[in-house]
Order: sequence, then structure tokens, then C-alpha cells
Amino acid sequence: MTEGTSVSVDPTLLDDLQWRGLLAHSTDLDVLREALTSSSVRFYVGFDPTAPSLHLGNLVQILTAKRLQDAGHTPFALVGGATGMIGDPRDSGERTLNDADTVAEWVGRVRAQIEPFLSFEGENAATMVNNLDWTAGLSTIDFLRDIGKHFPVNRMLARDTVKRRLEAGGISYTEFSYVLLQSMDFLALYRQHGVTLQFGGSDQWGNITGGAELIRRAEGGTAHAFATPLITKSDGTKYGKTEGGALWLDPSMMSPYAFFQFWLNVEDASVSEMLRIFTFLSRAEIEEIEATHAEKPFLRAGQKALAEHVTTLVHGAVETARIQAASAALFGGGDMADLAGDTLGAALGEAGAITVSAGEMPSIVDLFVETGLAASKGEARRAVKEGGAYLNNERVRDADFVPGPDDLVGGHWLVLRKGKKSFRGVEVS
RNA sequence: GGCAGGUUGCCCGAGCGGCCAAUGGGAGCGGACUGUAAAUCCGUCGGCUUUGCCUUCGAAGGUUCGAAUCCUUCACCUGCCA
Repeated sequence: MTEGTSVSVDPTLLDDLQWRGLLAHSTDLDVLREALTSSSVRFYVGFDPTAPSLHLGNLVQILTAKRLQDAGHTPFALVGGATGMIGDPRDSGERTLNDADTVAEWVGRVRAQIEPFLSFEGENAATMVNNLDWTAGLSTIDFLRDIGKHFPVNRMLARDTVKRRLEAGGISYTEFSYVLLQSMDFLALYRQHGVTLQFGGSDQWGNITGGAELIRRAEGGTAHAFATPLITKSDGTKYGKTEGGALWLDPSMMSPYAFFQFWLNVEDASVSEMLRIFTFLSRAEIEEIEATHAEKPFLRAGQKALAEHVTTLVHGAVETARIQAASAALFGGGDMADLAGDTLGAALGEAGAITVSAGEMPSIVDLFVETGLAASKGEARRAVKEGGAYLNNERVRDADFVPGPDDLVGGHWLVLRKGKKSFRGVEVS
């Protein structure tokens, strides 16, 4: 083993991870602690390119990797060009295979999303790896002899996801074999780079321990592992869904404004957990926020801190400041007409705005559709009928209403709102 | 390969010749109450040029004045038998 650089490690790391609730499962904790306090541990965490962007769940892993690196350990971030071609089995059924070009493109995008969070310099510099590098040239015979031989099918069948899939209608051999690939990754990184720790989401625990087991069987080596918890709401349902779907980190797939709003709307019961998992605020800072929140929940101090810190991590301080200003303007509760034109314009720009010419002003229903506030005219009409459509914070009653010059605020803006918190702007030229 | 059952709207699941754009539940959306929270209650929930029209009930044909509902073929899934 080529372990042990001169990097000094933070002995409180494991306690901090535990306090943050990041250890849902782990291999022997005392052994893990011993490893993490004695020297810089080379660890890996993998991301499969199953979409053009990573999402909220992946962010947990990215931030955890950074916590480990900050504590002196050495990251290997794996983007699965190979595993992404196969697909990790999930309860919702067989995945559709993506072609090689698509996967290759997504690998590039996912790498670019991870890189800003890690440091690629210094003694414990991070390394990006791709499992295509050690699988592309592997022959089927070698794979079956060297890897497959270590996997008893009865054990594979006993895995929860596989069991559920067998009951729910079956699983292809392709997805059934996924665990072999991910396990092989751990072994490959162990052999090539001396990686001895893997972590991932708790839904990956079976794959992770599969790797540790393979290292033991194939090399007689010891590997460590832990899993972060699945993020759920207080009612037990999965987090990470909002209006449209997943919470993407890519600003073109989810606007930073919408991302910020998601955090600002986190339910009280989850704020504490979220602050611990998704921010680098210290224990003292978080406990102070919790105290404030418990005392005066209506101030929403927890949600505000969460939204600010997480949005800053993902989209930067400049963008976050813009969004905060926009939110203050839109949710301020004051008369829209009192806002300065440029303030209003900037706010609506964050929330999402379109431009129309004064001579071709559409009806309120069409404006709702064009701004994306409603998915169809029927939905827009329904919003009006239900009293959920507002122009400049005043309820609109007539679906066919066409805004005129008197409705402009801030010089040349229309402020559309659906329900309590969905705003869009229309710039009239 | 044989036999039986299944494939319904975002999800689950009724319907079994007209009264079906299709019961019910969940999710979503809106309203009320709030703190841009939770819980609760109410409403809504295919599309449109909206008293009507169009497209949906695995796919393609067919029977019928008329089908998600009947028939034929195909695809996929499940179970039983080889």
C-alpha cells in the first residue's frame, strides 16, 4: 500500500459526519475511525451519468466528498462511463439504455459539475476517474473468470432491490449484473491507486459492500465503506421533487431562482436535517439557527440560511445575492407599483420573464401559457376560475382580459402570479 | 412450445356495447387558515377556436347506427404445464 502522505488529518471528521446524520450505514466504525485518524485515506465516490445533470441526491455525495477532502483525505471522483451504459437496478423497473454518445456527453457534463467542489492541487489532490478505462478492454471470459467467480448468485438474489424487482415483474441480466461492475470499480481503484474507502447513497449500500467484499476475496485486503441516508420528507416520501421533477444542479435545467425557492420552502420538520447535510456551517452555527427557529418559527431563519448557503455552494454568491433581492421584491407584499423599474426588472428576470410588444398584447390566459406559469390554456383558464391568477398582485377574474397601458408597472412590466408563490414577468416593449 | 390471466389518464386502480374524457384513491394544482412551514377543510385535475369539437383506455385491423368494453392478428408482462 502506498498510503500515508504527510497530510495531517482532522481527527474529528467521523464525529462530525455522525452528528450531521451522514452515516446511515458503515463498516466497522472503530476500524473506520482508526483508518481516518491515522493518515490520509484514499476514498472514492461514484456518479453514474444517467442524465445531463446531477441532482439534489448527488449533491449529498459531492459535499460529503468535500468534507473528507477538507479533513485531509484524498478523493477519487468516479464518473461511470461504463456503469452508465448498464444502469443500476431500481424499483421503478427496467431502465432504457442510453447510447454511447449520449453517455459520453453526460460524463463530460457531470464531471464539470463535480470539479468545482474539489481541490485538484496539494498533497491530497482529487483525481477524476472513469470506469470505462478498466472495463472497455476487458474480455467477457476474463470478466466471468476473475470477477464473476466471486459473486454467489444466491447472495445476489437476496439483495433488496433485486428481490423487489423479481416480485414486481423481473429484471434483465444486464441490470442484475450491475453490482459486479461497481464492485469491480472498487477493486480496480484499490489495485491502481490504493483506494480503501467508498461511500455513496444508502440505496448504493449493496453495491458498495459488494466492492469491499470483492477486495477481500480477490486480494485479501481490507476496505472501508459507509452510506449516506436517503433524504426524505417528514412523511417518509422522497425529497427532491418539485413542480417539474428532480432538483437539478444545472442552471439551464432548473433556474437558480427556483433552486433557491425550493430550499426556502423546506418544511420546518426537515430544516435541521438539511442544514447539517447540505451546508458547511459549523455545529455551533447550526445550533444557534435551530434555537432561533424553535423560538420564532415564523421568521424562517432556518429556511433562509439553508437557501442562502446551498444556493451559494451550487450557483455562487453573486447569483444568490441577486435571487435574494428578487425574492425580497416579489414576496415583499408591498405594491408592485412602488418598486423601481430596474429593481422589478431584475427580480422578474430571476423569476423568469418574456418580452411582448405592446401592439400585440396577448390575453391573460395566453400570457400564463407563454411564461410557463400554466402548461396549457385549459390550465390557465382553470387558474383564473379558481381565483389563483394574479396580475400585479391583483386577482384576475376574466380569462380573456387583455392588459393595457394602465396595467404596466415599473414603466414597462407586467407581474404575473399563479397561486401564492409562482411569479413571472412580462416586459412590454 | 401449450394453456390461462393481464396491458386504462402522472401513479395505483374501477369500468366489460351507448348514460365514458371514463368511479375511487394518491400525487399535482388552486382557494381558505398560516410563517413563501406542517396539519386540516373545500375546489380542481386530457386538449381546443369550450353550451360544442378533437384526441385518449398496449398496437393494427374488423363487427356495429355506436366499442375502453365484442372479434382477429401482433407486441410485452404474469402464472401454470412442457
